[in-house]
Amino acid sequence: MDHLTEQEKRILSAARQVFLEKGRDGARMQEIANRAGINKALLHYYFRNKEKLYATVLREEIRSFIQGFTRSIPEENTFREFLNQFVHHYLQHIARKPEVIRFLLWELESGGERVGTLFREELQQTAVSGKFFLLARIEQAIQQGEIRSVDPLQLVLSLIGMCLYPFLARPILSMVFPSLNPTSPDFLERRKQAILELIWKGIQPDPSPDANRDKPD
Amino acid sequence: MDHLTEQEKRILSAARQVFLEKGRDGARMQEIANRAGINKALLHYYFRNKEKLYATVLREEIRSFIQGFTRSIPEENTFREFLNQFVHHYLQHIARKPEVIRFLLWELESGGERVGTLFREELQQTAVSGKFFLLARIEQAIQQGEIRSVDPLQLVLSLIGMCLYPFLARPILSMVFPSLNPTSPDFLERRKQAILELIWKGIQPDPSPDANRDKPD
DNA sequence: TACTGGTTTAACCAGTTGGTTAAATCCGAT
DNA sequence: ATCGGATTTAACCAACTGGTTAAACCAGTA
Repeated sequence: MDHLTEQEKRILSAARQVFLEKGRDGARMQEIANRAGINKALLHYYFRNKEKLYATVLREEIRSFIQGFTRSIPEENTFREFLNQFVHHYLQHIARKPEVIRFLLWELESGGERVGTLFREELQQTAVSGKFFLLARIEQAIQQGEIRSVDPLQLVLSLIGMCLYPFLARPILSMVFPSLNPTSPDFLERRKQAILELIWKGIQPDPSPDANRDKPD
Repeated sequence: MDHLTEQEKRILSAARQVFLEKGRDGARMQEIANRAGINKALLHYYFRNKEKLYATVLREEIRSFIQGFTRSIPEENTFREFLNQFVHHYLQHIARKPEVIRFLLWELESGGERVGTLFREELQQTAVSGKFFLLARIEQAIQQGEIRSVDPLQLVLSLIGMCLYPFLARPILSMVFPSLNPTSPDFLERRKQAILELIWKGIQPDPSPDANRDKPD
């Protein structure tokens, strides 16, 4: 994002707005040009065609999204503190530009492998000894007896799902509870506490070593 | 869905496929006609225009989605059993047609109030004494001391988020773990167990009434 | 038989869209 | 002054899209 001219940045910013709002097919080159304050000819002068422009926006968006929650992750800490930090950063990051999520989610599947590959590439750079850093950290916590023996992958799915969902369901939520705003600091704090409490109590080591598991169902 | 002719059903089915796959803007009337095995003229003969066809598909999809997890909900049971049933049905229902989710999610926000209103309408029919039935059931469980005093709304968000996320992240998951298929019975069962265990342990009543809470952060 | 409604065919239309082109202009650097 | 890249203007094009239309066809049926 640095090696670009001011103009290119303005164009990309405009393109980002329109693509996120209307989607790949709904977006119009004319509208992008308008929002960038230039004309269509100049738009094509910088980005040869819609496809190229879209690809650029998408790649940039994915990169920004992933880096947003993989940066500044404390390594040498208790698992509890790790969780705390992760949830905090994750919520904050998404709250900053929540529109991105549904956009990525949509393009993820409709774009076929293209987006998926981009995602994997970016994710692999944050891997710890070949594993997704969240998985690695959870496994470590289990081995050290900090938490009970859970399926790491399942815990990751639960964790991210809990963080993500309020933003995805935002339109419904604001319809049912008009006063609720998922991006407000107030809600974010409550959400964070709820997630941490639920997960933390949910992954405590089993106190008694006997077969006192109450298996659901 | 009953008062329709066979032909209309075939058309709607085709339209559903294309709209879910390509989205509202990406969908082409010609392709819908092709998949329905008819020609464009006849397509317009039944559904005057794209908008009408789309609206029909969307409404039907939302209705089906909501009814899918509000039907067959046991009322007179322990909260644990209630949770068990709900998670089970919810996962099963979504696994049956997982493509619907990202479609609804996208249209939810881009369609503005239209979709939101549809959602609220359908949801209100399942309300228990004016409240969303999940909220009502959680509050009841709290009052009866079955679970600790949590914010019901937050618990709902956690619950649904945990169930939904694997399907949303499917493209990423299948990219990072090629063997993982969120719709397979095997995974569904593991997911269900993981969710129930995590939540159940997470909402147990606090054993000791003293101030022995370890507040996160 | 004649009528009816579903169905096809195929052409057609108007509007939109992505993209191009050519000429003119603007502006800072050489 | 001039040279090159940035920028505008405005016209243009081919392709596509949603939608229409008219004529014919085909089934059942009254």
